[in-house]
Amino acid sequence: MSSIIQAVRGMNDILPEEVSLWQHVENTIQEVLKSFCYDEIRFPIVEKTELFKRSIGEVTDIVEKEMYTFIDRNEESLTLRPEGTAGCVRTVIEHGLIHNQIQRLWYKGPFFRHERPQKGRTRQFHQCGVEIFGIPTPDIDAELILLSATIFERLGFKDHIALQINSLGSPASRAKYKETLIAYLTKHTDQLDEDSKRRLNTNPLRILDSKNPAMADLIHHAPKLTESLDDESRLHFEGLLNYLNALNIKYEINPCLVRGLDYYTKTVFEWVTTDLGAQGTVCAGGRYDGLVEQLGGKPTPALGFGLGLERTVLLLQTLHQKSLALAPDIYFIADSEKTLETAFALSNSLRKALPEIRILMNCGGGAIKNQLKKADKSGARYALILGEQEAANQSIVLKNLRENNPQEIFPQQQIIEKLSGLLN
RNA sequence: GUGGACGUAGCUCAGCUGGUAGAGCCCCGGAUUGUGAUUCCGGCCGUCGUGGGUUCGAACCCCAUCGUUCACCCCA
Repeated sequence: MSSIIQAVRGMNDILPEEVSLWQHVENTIQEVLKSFCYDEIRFPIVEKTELFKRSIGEVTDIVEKEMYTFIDRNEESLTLRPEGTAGCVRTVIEHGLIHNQIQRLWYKGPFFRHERPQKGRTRQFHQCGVEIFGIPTPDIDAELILLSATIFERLGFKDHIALQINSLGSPASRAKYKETLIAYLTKHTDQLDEDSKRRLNTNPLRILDSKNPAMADLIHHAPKLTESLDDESRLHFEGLLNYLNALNIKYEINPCLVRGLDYYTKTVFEWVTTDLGAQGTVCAGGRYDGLVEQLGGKPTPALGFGLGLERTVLLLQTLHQKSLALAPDIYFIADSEKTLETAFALSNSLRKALPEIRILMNCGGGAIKNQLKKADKSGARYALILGEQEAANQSIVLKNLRENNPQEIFPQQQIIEKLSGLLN
């Protein structure tokens, strides 16, 4: 035997047993999106590296050390998308989709970041993203949050997930606040830990988000972002909160919520859970009014969120633990090559007449006894058994595998009618 | 990138202060001449992650390496 090639680190396989949960999550999300009249958009997994540098920010960890970047055969630098917003914005600009137009869009797919894997974090991960273009008013911020709230409600997360919200203000007020914060923190450099001293230069707002309990007091007394908002941003934020109150959506204002990506303005929010360990953010997003222009489009207000599918599935697993795999309705047993031919024909007419029916044919032979064992293990409700005797007189045996009724034998012509009655 | 924990059969795991591996599940066959979740009997299954070192002798001790995992960083 030659050596086994393993999957690439952090690129996880999703096995059939888990796929049913994934499908449940994906279907639920898509139903909600459909009910809100959002349209799906699809764009490539690979983009020019420059796109991410310009949108996410040059000095972020994502761009500096987490991107899967390679040189294409024509010497061009390309990157596996580390997030969805940049590619989506590029697409809608390139195709004129937001020229004086409102768009409500969604997408899902794989994303790639070269990070150390841990619970709820893989190098290839999957996200469902929503992006909205062309609406500056806070009603749409509220709709976006309502949309996410509806998804989590339908998934049964209501008591296990909480909404945190904040406003970063305009780029100008944010820059002003940054200076105030740096001034404050510089006065207390002695209380900063190593990470925070580094972040003082790279991303000072992130220091507010520090998990180090030794710095809790310092952070608590730091000047608040919300206090230095410009009027327009403050009104926008208040407007959003009013809508959320009217919609009865519970939220917590977290003045330390800053988000990592450079492009956010005004509204930012996160749905967090304490049931998943360290990676508790299941969904996060916000407004990015400057990004479209920054990527060469006409100035267009925009907002969106990313919803982590691994984390959503993980949460569903910890809460319900159930596998949603579909068992067959019928396990079809034939005891010889000859009867198998007839069985195939019968299964074929059954599927034509009853398109929803799930029939699992026993292939690979085996004694009736073993085939029934497999039938039982498959979880099928019924076994259809076609042996030499039945084939000879054109009958077939129907055996209920889940109840202790005696098995029935009836003419093959009645098979469709018989099963359509049983499986309603 | 940093730190901790862990790598023994397909899966879950046992294996004492070093004496060259074991259980359950799964799978296969039989008890049952065409009938399945029970029962009983039998069988299959291992470079003990990999490489080196110590030792008469290593799954066990030491070093390295790879992998997994949890946390930090960062983020969905």
